[in-house]
Amino acid sequence: MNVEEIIKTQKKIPLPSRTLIHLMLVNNKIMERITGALKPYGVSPQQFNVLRILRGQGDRPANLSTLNDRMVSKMSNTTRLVDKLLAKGFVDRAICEANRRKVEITITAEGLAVLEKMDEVMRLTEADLVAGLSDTELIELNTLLDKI
Amino acid sequence: MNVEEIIKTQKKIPLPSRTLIHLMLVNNKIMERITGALKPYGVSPQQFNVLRILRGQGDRPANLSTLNDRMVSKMSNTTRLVDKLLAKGFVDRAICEANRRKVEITITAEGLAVLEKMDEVMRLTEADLVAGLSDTELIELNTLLDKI
DNA sequence: TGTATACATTTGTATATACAATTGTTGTAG
DNA sequence: CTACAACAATTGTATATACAAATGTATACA
Repeated sequence: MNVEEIIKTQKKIPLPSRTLIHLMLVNNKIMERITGALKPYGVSPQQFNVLRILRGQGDRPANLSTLNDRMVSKMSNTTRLVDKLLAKGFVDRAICEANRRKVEITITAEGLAVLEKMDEVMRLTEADLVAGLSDTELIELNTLLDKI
Repeated sequence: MNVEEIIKTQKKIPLPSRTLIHLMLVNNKIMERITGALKPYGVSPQQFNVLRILRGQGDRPANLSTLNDRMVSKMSNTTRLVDKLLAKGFVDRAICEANRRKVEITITAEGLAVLEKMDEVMRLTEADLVAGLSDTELIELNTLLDKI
């Protein structure tokens, strides 16, 4: 992934800018791949993220604000994101009786089943994306990212 | 930027996943900061990117497909992106007489003026984002990113 | 010349996202 | 007990983006 080649410039880019552009380009690539891998299942990366959070909850339901807290990309409208999953039958929604302001989201059996199928392609996609890096390099990359 | 803390999980995340999530989180942070820095000028990061490409063209005009080629985030609709800049008076649009299929986009004096103001805040924002990294670390980060 | 093909952009449409305002619910100070 | 603030979610609206189809222009070639 050569920065100058991708954005087709001959100019020398200052190191801070180049690094940030590089990060954005890599992110684009990651999102492209993940979006493509999930497309056959009809879910967006954000929706997949929510399904995985719900599975991680075990039998405890999650309300919208905790979902939002745990999402990789916090978005301003979790209500409508969950609407989409509801329409697909992947989640259930119920009003919390203990606190009627809250709503309880749980993953359905169908949601769990489709999630299991997605697990495998996601694992492969992720492995492929980082195939060029050794474990040591991955750790080093994480360490550097921590400083941003 | 601690991954587990931000997405509020206690689980141990496999290294490849963790690295990719980390990259996405860092990208979110970058986009947030850049969007915020540009907000007072009423332009989105994409629009800023186009303005900078146009300035880099010198007096040569750019057509839509070359703009799209050089953008950091290729998008499917450069027409409408340029529409926004046109509405703000930051660019001009003319049909290319040599090849009437093409359109020639140039940056206006007003576009150049506002871009100069944005340059400074962008430089500061970028510097601040990478303030925690030495030059050596930045180079190392670029090297690792090249492998994805 | 006429017709097919490729090219460059534009338009249409569905979906996604950001942000503000609103609704309904709960807790609390007086 | 009432008024008020805080909380959780929803709705409205504008803008952004993805993707496909359509428009207009140029090129190739029989």
